[in-house]
Amino acid sequence: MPPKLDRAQVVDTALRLLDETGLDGLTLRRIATELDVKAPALYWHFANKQALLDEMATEMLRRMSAGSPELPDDWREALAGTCRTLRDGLLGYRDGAKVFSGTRLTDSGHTGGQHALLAVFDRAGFALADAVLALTTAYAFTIGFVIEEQAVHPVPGERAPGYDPDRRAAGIDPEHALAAAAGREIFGDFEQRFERGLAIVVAGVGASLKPLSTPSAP
Amino acid sequence: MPPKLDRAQVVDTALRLLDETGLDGLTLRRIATELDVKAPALYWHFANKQALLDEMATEMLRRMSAGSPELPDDWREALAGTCRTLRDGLLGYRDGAKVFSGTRLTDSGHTGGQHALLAVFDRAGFALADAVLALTTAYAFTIGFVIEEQAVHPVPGERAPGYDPDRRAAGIDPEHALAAAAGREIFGDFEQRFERGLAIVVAGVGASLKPLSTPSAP
DNA sequence: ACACTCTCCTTAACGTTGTTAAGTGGCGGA
DNA sequence: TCCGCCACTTAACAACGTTAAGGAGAGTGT
Repeated sequence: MPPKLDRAQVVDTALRLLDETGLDGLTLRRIATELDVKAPALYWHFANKQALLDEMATEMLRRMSAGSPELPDDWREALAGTCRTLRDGLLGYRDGAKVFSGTRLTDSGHTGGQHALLAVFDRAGFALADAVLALTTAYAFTIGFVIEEQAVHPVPGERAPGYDPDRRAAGIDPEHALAAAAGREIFGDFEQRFERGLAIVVAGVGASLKPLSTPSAP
Repeated sequence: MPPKLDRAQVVDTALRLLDETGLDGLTLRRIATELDVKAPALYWHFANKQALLDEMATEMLRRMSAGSPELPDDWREALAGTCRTLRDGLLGYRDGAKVFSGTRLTDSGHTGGQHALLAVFDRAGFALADAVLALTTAYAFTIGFVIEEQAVHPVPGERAPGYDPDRRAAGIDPEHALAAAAGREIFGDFEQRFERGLAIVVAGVGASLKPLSTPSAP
């Protein structure tokens, strides 16, 4: 008799359930039930829940690099595009950023994408250390941004309770008027704020990390 | 008879225990035992565990702004200094960044610090929207950075298992040599990488957000 | 044809967790 | 003196991750 389960299937339905239940509500028993199986069966395929979460994060990353377009030659576009893909990928799952930041990647498949991006920087004349710095800085920004974004919008479109900008502004000491006004900016259009923040990071890389040699003109 | 407990005391020992046990090991029963009390007693002071965690995050922030120096007039120094304070504050507690990013701040005390920083930008001639953008971008970078940092160094000085750079490099497809070499950069000196990443963000703000009018020279 | 083994799942159970319900002792005010 | 409120305890619940033991089914060797 063919096995009912395999790792990929478990990861797949776990990711589907994640959207419905959120990370807190994602229990082994629910996943098992969804797969028409009892909870301990999962332990045949995964050492423990953390291993499943790790695999989920890895799978998220795999799907991102699968769905992302080819890298352009321009390092600015390549870096920005990679971060956009990362953000979109994380937003694609409820609590995506939390799942991602809480896990160690199990698989080395993602190093391919890393390599390709670093190669773009290399061709643009960056030293490896500078390229890595640029990449990790942009990643840190993206992850930090999406974590905050998903705290406000647990499920895209909806708004978490307690994050109503007006109500928040009302509770602020009037002496801190700037902070009150800032609130509306902060909880406003995440799309635009991400794009502008990304532009800042990219501009910063361009301004403070000089390529070793100018790349040859096309 | 004076009450044994008050909210501040609970938060205080919870933060102390956090360093010993980590976020996963921080249970209400342990906190209660440490306070010489039974677990349900905590429910007199907090609606639930999340409320306690929220208060812990708020207290972390309060201590940061208490221990931080006055803001300089130079917006670059002010922004960088604030981010350094934030990072140091988060690193001061085990899983500090996770606690912080998983909570909603309960109190409006932190808006004071926000206001002060925004005022520096205002005096430097930034529009409010640009100041907020600069601030949130730098914050997102800092939070994202520290989350990654604390994943590698759960407790300062020690190194989490599975993050040995050499072992990691060994498992990488040799076709992705750049990614392998990058690993050593990534898991290397966080202090320096944070400083350089911060410089990138600050430079980016300077490069892409022009003040409305040049501030008067001293 | 039989026994053996390996794979993959079930049943049962354990200890722990957050949380709730009900009860209890001490203190201040009427 | 009695009432009532505060602040805590005792007891218990459902749910969780996880482990131990066992069992059905397929394949293999003899």
